[in-house]
Amino acid sequence: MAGEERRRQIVQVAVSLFSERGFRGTTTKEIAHAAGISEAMVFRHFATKEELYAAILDHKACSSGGKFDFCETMADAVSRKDDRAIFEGLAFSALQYHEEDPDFQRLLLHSALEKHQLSKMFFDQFVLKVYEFLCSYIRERQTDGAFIEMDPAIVVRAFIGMVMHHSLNNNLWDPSQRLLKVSNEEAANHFTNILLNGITAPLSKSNDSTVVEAGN
Amino acid sequence: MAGEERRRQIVQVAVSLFSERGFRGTTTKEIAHAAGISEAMVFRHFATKEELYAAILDHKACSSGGKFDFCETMADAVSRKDDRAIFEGLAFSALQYHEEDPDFQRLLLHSALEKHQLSKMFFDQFVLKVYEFLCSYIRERQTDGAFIEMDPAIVVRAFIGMVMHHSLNNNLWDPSQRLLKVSNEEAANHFTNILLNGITAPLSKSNDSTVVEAGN
DNA sequence: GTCTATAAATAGATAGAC
DNA sequence: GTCTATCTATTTATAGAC
Repeated sequence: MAGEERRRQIVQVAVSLFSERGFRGTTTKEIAHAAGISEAMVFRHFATKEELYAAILDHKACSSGGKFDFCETMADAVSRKDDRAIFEGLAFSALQYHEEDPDFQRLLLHSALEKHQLSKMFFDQFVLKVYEFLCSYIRERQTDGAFIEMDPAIVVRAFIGMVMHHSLNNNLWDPSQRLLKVSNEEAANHFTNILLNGITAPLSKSNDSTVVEAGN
Repeated sequence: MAGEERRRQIVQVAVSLFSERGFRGTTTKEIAHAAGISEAMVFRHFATKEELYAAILDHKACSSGGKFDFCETMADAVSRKDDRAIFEGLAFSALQYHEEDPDFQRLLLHSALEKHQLSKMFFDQFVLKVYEFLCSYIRERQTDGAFIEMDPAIVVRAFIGMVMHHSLNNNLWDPSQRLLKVSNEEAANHFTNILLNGITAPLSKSNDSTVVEAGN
């Protein structure tokens, strides 16, 4: 196998194993075996285990950095002030992303617990931006009188909390979904209902009957 | 030091280290050093490292099983149908508990990622009961016409999500609280406002103006 | 109950042949 | 580019003296 190709293969295998068992919990021998090569080959491509982890960082940073460019995706909904489209869209794409790539969330958790860089990078490059984006939008809608007065950050915390915790349940705590089994569409819809009902100002609420209905 | 006392000390030290660095990430040498004894002493009290982990399970199961007997604590609020007291009380005590014992949440996460028993035990003995308790209460209030019709489990998922995700942020993702800094009282209050506003039926909502206010 | 010394297994990492 | 063999440090675990 060619150098670059093998390199990518090793990274891919390592992502899968690190996400499953953590950085410390995964041995270079296991990685080599899973890739169908000898340990020496792993160290030919990556001088140290840490360097392999760094390569994963790059790999994940690139792939997720691109996918998560929600600011543009949401630009239209923002200009229309379509609250529902924004929150439901955000929730749905987050749930969908984590369902399609469960490794990423696990990798992130391991990284946060082990105090590696990945979680900090993700936080700075992504979470921070989501908060800024949503907070600024919420502030705007509060000025409009559409949302009640409340620290926008806590509204974002509440909403992201519903979404991420649901994702974490599906992925980590309750993979067999004993507690709750809903499609991502339904979940995004219901979380958005609860949030918008919860923060929409009484006056404008009566104008928008679709928000009050639980949906489905 | 006496046998039992030393044993408890080792467990305590191990909890702290396992929660910080995970089971695989913590060596028996580190545990011994942190306890101010030799490694041989650790293995005198616990035949294997796994056995030490099992002792932690017992220790944590006992201590948290007692503290988390919310069903009784909440019995009064339930009989009064005091929605706010129930949700705000639950949120506050969860936030408070995790703030006072951050090790537990980290230990639980490590355990879930490493697929050890602790997380499953916690899930079965505690999470499941909270869901049953809250779902049955929500169903009752829906029958009363106080709450809108919606799968109770998703309401619980949403609320627990706000609370646990906030706790996780304080504990793991954003310990310096760059994104949001609020007291546990405020957080519990705001999350409850959002939830109750979000699920309270339109008719009874106008009766309860305190819910609409963002509070402080 | 506590220690030092050490065994046995495994980890990360390298050397050198092909 | 790939392997086998090997080195070194570390980890879990034990033996035996005090």
